[in-house]
Amino acid sequence: MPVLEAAPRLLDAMFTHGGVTLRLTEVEAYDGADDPGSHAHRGRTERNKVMFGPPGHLYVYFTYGMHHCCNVSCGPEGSASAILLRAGEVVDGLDVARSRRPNSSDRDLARGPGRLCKVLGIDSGDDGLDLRESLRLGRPLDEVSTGPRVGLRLAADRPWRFWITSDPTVSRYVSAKPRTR
DNA sequence: GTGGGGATTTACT
DNA sequence: GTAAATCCCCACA
Repeated sequence: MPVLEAAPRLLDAMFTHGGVTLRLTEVEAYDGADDPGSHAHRGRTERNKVMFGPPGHLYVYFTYGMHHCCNVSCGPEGSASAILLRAGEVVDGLDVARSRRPNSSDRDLARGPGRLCKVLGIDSGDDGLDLRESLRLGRPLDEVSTGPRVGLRLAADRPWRFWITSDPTVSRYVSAKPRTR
């Protein structure tokens, strides 16, 4: 399935990892074939090799010296496309989730890509994980919004961010912070 | 071997 | 609003 079709299908999907279940509310599509914003744009490397592999696997990367972000690889093998999981609502394993982010309100537990990985207990060791057992798609939604991607320097204007309209757990970093130059 | 930058979060003023 | 935290990866020499 092409990444731009698959991304909205992940909304409202159930993702279980590390004893916590999340209902996904916000994702972003990355298409390495012709996408300057993707890690895969400059070809296959040791870090992004999972994106070049078969669909349905977890691509985990470490950034800013302290955060992990996770993606679902997508499309036919070799296409290097992936979908970043940006936010979700904790629907099971709330006690575990709270213990991983002690000073957070329930609503903010997985509100952002770094936070999402934290509450699920995802780190580099989960890179390449097969998601067959842990990701359950829901029915296609009507209430889906799209808009520009967040936090990228390049090609941030492509409307490849998808979220569930009006959902309170969607991250509010809508207006990208201007980068100093 | 080295250097610049990053798909972010948090705290502080 | 702005700044600091913090380290791995990749490109280049």
